[in-house]
Amino acid sequence: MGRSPCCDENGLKKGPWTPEEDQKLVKYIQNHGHGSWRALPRLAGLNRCGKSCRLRWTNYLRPDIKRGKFSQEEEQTILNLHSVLGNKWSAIASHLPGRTDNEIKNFWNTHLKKKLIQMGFDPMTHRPRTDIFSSLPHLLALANLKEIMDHPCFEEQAVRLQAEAVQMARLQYLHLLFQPPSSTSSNGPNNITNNFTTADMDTINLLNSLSGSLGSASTSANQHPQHNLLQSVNDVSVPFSHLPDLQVPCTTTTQTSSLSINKNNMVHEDQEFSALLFSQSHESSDPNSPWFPSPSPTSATPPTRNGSISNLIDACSTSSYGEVVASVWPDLLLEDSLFHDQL
DNA sequence: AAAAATCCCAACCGCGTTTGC
DNA sequence: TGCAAACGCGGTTGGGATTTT
Repeated sequence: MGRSPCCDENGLKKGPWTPEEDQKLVKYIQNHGHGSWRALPRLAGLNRCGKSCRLRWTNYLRPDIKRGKFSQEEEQTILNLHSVLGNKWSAIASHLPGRTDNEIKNFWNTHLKKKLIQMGFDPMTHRPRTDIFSSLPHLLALANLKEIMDHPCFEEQAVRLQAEAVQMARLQYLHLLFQPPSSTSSNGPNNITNNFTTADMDTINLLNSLSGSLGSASTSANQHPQHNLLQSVNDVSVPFSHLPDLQVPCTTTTQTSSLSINKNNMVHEDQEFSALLFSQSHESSDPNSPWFPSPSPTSATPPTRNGSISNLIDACSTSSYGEVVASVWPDLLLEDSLFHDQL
């Protein structure tokens, strides 16, 4: 569909708005409503195109706009929704009263995206990045590079850093297993029985070699490549305090929702959760659901999540964090007594 | 104190969709 | 039904503000 840009018209002002222009626009819309944006500039006495007026109004002058810093709750909402919706800024904005899509987009590009990258997560998929070097800034910060450089026993510190890197990678991997598949594939990397990407496999092999060098995992050429890492995750003591909150994005054909449960057993549901819970009773066998049962595991395959989305939601609503972890990943063994106390 | 680098966000651009004739 | 205008959205940019060197 062709359309000549309205701003191509000669003589129309562009660039920052002056207070006088703002005043004219606000006064006109208060008295008459915006009506046709194309006609508005002439009627309001503004030398601007309609599109410029619309943007100025919707992104800045509208009286219900909430300005100032984003709260922690708003930040978490954006992260949760972005993990489900992607760059659908207007859809995300509809869940944050008073915030504009433009403001959320800017906040994402200038803060949240960088934050996720620094934490070692891919900002588009919200999954841990699978190249080990992407986690380096975080790992170096974790190990405090200056402390290492200054320490007389540099080698000892290097070993500690390496151990922390392996532990961090394991935790990220664990987190990966709890993430929903990306929206571009209903059969994505989370189907952990058979759909690792090449990058995932590279990481797994690298981590297995690191694990081997630290003497914490057995190796066997006959096993599936991912088995060693998973075995080492099962073998190793993963501190309960390091487990992530369980995020459960739920998507139907008509709506999205999410629910999370943290280690204090606090369940947080978003606004559409009740409606979704109702709809799930009719869609629990949806094969595209991120929590649809995977094929039965064999002795050579890693642990498999079980449970349909409906019983997972039920579990989250009525169970402890530990019980939910156990229901999602029954083969996971954690040596932390706090975890087992919850079961 | 000044220059350079980086951050931040309002505004613009262009494309896809919707609407109305 | 087809076309053009209008609208809405997401990506990008320009330049002022802030921080670093």
